[in-house]
Amino acid sequence: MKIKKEDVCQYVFDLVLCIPKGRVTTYGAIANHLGLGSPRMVGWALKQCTDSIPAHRVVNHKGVLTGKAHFGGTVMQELLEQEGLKIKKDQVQDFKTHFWDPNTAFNNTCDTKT
DNA sequence: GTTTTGACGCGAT
DNA sequence: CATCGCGCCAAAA
Repeated sequence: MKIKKEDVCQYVFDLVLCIPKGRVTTYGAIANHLGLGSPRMVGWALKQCTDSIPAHRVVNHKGVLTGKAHFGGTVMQELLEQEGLKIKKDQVQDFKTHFWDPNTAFNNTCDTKT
């Protein structure tokens, strides 16, 4: 089963929507889970996100709000604070503690490599 | 049709 | 700890 790239964006959206409140994940985790092979595809898909997509929960491996610029300023940080998280200079505090791994959450639902 | 950039991540030095 | 390079796919110019 090969996932269409157009569907992949939907997978990303669904995945992001499945992120528990107060939890954050990384582009690499999403890319790895969906088998995109490249974190760039995650951003590519995310760039199509709408107001219904809590993309603010998606950060890089450092917990830095990489895409906050596309949220329209500091909105992303505000949202994360609303989630109960703490942001310090565009970086999630205790990011590792609040890190949400899709592979662990879904228990490897989509395994591309046999 | 070709080239460059793009919400990037991660490893290595 | 900081900096650099690599890989990866797709869209837009």
